[in-house]
Order: sequence, then C-alpha cells, then structure tokens
Amino acid sequence: MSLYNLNRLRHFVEVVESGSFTAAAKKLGLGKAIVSHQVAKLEEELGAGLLVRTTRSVQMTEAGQRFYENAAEILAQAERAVQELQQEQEIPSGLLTVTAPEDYGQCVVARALMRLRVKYPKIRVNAVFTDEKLDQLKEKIDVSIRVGWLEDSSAIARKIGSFQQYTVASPQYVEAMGPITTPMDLQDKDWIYHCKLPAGILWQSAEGEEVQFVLQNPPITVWNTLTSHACALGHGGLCLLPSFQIREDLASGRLQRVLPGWHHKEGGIYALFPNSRFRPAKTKVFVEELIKAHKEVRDVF
Amino acid sequence: MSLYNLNRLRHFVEVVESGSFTAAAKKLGLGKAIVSHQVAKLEEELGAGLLVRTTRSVQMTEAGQRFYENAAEILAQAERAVQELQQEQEIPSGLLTVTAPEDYGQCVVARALMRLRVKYPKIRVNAVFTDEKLDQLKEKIDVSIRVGWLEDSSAIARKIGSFQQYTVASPQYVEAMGPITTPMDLQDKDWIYHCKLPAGILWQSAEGEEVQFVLQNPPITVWNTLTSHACALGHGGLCLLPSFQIREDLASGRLQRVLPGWHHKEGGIYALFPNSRFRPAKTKVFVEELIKAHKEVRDVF
DNA sequence: TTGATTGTCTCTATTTTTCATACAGTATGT
DNA sequence: ACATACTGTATGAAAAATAGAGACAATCAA
Repeated sequence: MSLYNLNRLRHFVEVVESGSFTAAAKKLGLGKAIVSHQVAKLEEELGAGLLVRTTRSVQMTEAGQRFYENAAEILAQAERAVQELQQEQEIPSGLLTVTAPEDYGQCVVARALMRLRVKYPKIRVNAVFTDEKLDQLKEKIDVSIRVGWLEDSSAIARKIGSFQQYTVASPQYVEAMGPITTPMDLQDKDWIYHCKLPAGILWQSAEGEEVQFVLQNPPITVWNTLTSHACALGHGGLCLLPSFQIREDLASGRLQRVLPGWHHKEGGIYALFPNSRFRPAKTKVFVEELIKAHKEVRDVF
Repeated sequence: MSLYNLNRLRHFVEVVESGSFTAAAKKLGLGKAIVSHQVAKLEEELGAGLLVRTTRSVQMTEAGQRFYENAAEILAQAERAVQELQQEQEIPSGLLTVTAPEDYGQCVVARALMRLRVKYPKIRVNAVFTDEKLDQLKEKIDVSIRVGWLEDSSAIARKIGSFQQYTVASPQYVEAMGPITTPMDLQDKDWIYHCKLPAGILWQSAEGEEVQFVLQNPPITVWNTLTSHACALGHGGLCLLPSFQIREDLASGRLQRVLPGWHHKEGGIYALFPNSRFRPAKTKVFVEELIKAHKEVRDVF
C-alpha cells in the first residue's frame, strides 16, 4: 500500500481547511515549500490529483473532496487513539494483577491495594496471593512481589524495603522453656520448621558474634509461614517469622521475641515487573503505595 | 502530536496478529530488526509499552490490547480511503463539467457526451455551452473546449483536431450573385459578419496565392456563429462558417461553398484542463470520445 | 550439552524530510 | 500602467529516518 505518512495527510487537510498552502504552513509551523512538496508527494502516492493550484488559490478536485473527508476522519481517529492511550498513561486505570507470597500479601499488599482502590477507583485489582511461582507472562501479571532473597531473574526488580526475621514463641512456651542465654540453648527445643527455608539458622549478636546450627528432626514441619504463625500462637514452640507478620502479636503480647539481642539475616521485599520498556501508571502508583504500606510495618521492635 | 507513521502501525498490528516479530517481518517482507526497531519507536512515540517481549514470545500489554484495535481500524480506514480513490481513478465516474462554445458544443460535444454517458453510466455530465469565458476554477470545470486559435493560458491544452472555415451562402443567394471567379469579386457583397472575429478575410488558393480584404460596413453583424448560420440559411448573404457547423447543410444542399478552390485559415479544437498534476479518468475518456466525435465531422468537403 | 529460534543491537547505505533561498505568475492598489 | 504583495513551486544542501546484514544474548526442546 502506498499511503503511510500521516503527516502528509495532516498537511493536506490543513491546506484544505486553511484554503492556502502558506496559511497551512504557518499553522503547522513549517515552511510552505515543505507543505507543497509533501502534498505533491501524497498525490503521487495516491496517483490522483487532490488539489488544483493556481498561483492565487487552491481548489479541491472532486477526488480531493472525497479524500479529504476520509483523511480528516483518519487523523481524528489517530489522535483519539493516542489520546486514549496517553490518558490511560496518566490516569491510572485498568486491571492491576499482583502476585505476592501469601503471608506478605495478607499482611501488607492487601492493605496497599485497598488504599490504591480508594485513590484510583478506575483501577481494578486482581490479587493473587500464593507461594507458587506463576508465569508472569501467561498470567499477565503486572507486579510480582518477592520476599526474601532474589534468585536471578530476567525481570526487572525494584526494592520495596527490608524486613527482619525474629525468633518468637508464645509467652507460655517461653516460660516453659526456662531461662535462655545463648542461641545454642535453643538448638534442641521445639522448632516449627518452614520446609522451604534452609534448615540452618544463623544468629548474629550486636557485637558481631555469629552462631549457626542446623535443625535436626524438627518436631513440627510446615509449608508456609501462615501455618508457622498459627502454630506459634498455639504454643507449639519456637519459630522464625518475618517482622511484618508478627507486628501485632508482639505488640499485644501474644508472641514474644526470644533472645532479642541476637539478630537473623535481613531480608528484602522486591517488586518484579515484566520486561517492558514502559511501566503503566497503575504499576507506578501501586509500587508507591506499597512502599508506604511497607514502612508502616517495618522493624517494629 | 506524536503519531505519524502508518508503517509503524502496520508493523505493530502485524506483530500482534502473527504473534511474533519474525513472522511479522517475513510477512511484511522486511528484516526483523526493522520491525523490532519500528515497534520500539512507536512505543516511544506513544510513551507507553504495547508489547511485552521475552526472547521466546510476545504478549500485549493492556494498553497494547486497546491500542491494537484502534490501530487496526485506522489502517483499515486508510486502506479504504486509498482504494476508494484509486477505484475512482480507474472507473470513470463523478461529475464531469465541460464548457465549449455554443456552436461546437451543440454540433460535436453534445454527441460525445451522450456517448460517454452510455459507456460510463457513473459519469454525470454538466455541459456548459456558452461563448463566455468562465473561471475554470470557480466553476470547477474539468475540460474547457476552445475553438479557433489559442491565446496564452496557464492551463494545459490538448489538441482535439482541426477544422476548416468555408465561405458559404444559400443556393438562392449564390444564384443571385451571378458568376464569381476571384475573392475580390466578393468584397462588396452582403457579408454576415461575426463581430468577435477579425474583419479581415484571408484567402489562399491551392497554388499558394494569397488575397486579403477587410470588410467595410458589413450589412449584417451578428454576435455568434449560430446566428450567422441562421442568417445564411435565410439567404442573407455570404458567411464564413466552420466546417463542423455546416456539414449537414452542405450535404443536403441548403448551403453551398463559394469559391471552393480558395481556402481560409485552418483552426484547431483544443481541450484545456485545470493545472493539475493528475487527470481523472472521467476527463481522459471524455477527451478520447471527443476526438472520435470530432473526426466524424471533420473536413466534409 | 547442542541446535534452533526468539528479539535486540550495531554499523552502514539509502531514502526521506526539512530548511533557506530564489523564482514565476497573478491580483490589488495607486 | 506600474510597483507591490502575495501565491505556489523549484533547487540544493543538511538533517533525520528507514532499511538491511550480521552478530549477540536468552530461551526452549531434544
């Protein structure tokens, strides 16, 4: 097909509407030579005369008349298409699909999403809180939240924040254990073990001391942190849980930290995006909201 | 506005429909590098990601999905506009406005136009037979027929054919005149003078002899050849008339040539077109038809 | 692992677009 | 009739966009 340059169309339409090449050129901010040349080229492409020029005036041919209407319509439609797109770019809207691990999803992401809905009602939310790893493309996921430590991934990541891990237990269980002074005292206690995490537990004191031991035959094995949490609340024993998950339990006293002088490895929260050159507005505003929500639950104790 | 290249749109749409850059490039007959580059440029222009690429597959973003529909529509419309135009270019149609002098119009052009209508029913005809000179642009005249000798004009001319001028009179008048042997014998006869033509009459013999005289106080002055014709038929006197006008009269004997051994200056029939780079089909076929019609009336005697 | 396929990148050649200037024809006002 | 102002066009150089060939990294299937 011959027609491919919308600017030519624009020039032609402008000439028709202005009634003169010079006026059109002025309006378009171009030299009149260009407009003349472009319209001539358009005619050549189309193999038909559109305008009849004399040195003093411009008139449309019959073909030009008919083509003008089409041309104007095409331009209008093109403009509409672009505007529609850019409006979407500015006003966050559309379906936002977010995945996150179950625990972090429930504790933080859900709140961020609900606030987002209040701010931007045109965003529809699809929250997939699961510990499974989904196909970002197939499920059309806009943002994947990863908690912990990133493996390599082709996707682009943005750090949302960090979290601490705390060794906690219910007050009852702590009392039953009796006094504890060093991590090694905990080695043979009742650990609630999250099987997807490494069995080795690393302790770091404020002074830089390091102690590590590996859980041998933990009496309770669970498959996700929500279960760990439930077991700990049920006085099942010791449990390593992320700070964001136990914020309220620590505040209310339903759980308490064991050996608060010792810390575990800090983890990160990351947002992963599909590998696209541009990030839609809905994604941007969600990430901002998530960062805000995360700050509220960070490092409670 | 940013969007201006329809080829980009075409590439994008093709990628979406093929589901792959490589397939799209193949279909478009281009290198995949170009397609990739063009689509990237389109995204840049729009400030929005349209496609999410991985090394193995291409997926549309939400924005891309929506834009795709608009893009496809725009392309379809552009194609339609071009086709419509080019079809018009091939199948003669539309309003054909023709001007011609009254006499030639009635004698030749009308016939050509009527034949044209039979051949190409989609042509509508606007026949303006008048001796006035009209504004070609203002009246949207596609073809102006000029009879005689061209003055300068910015319009483009095409010669349709030529015609002779004959000095004629009715048989009665010729008989009344008595025997005539040389042009000078006619100088003081009753001339029917067409005031828009020069008063000087030039005679050329077959042997190359030239005689010229100027009409002094012609007894009958008329303003157009149709009147001349009528006066001649009414035995008013001698009259210089174009061949196409008196073809039938000569055949039927109602008029007859005077001094057929002497000739007058040959005239031409010209078609003038508006100064347009391209000539619509309707114009082309009309000119052909007119040439054919003219041949039939040319140089009867 | 290899081999095939994907999309992208780089470099170069070609085409297109733009600009500034000069030009020719025509209407207008004196 | 004349100059003036205005029209659209032609020309040639500079800038930009487009096209093509080959190499590259990433992925999937065997």
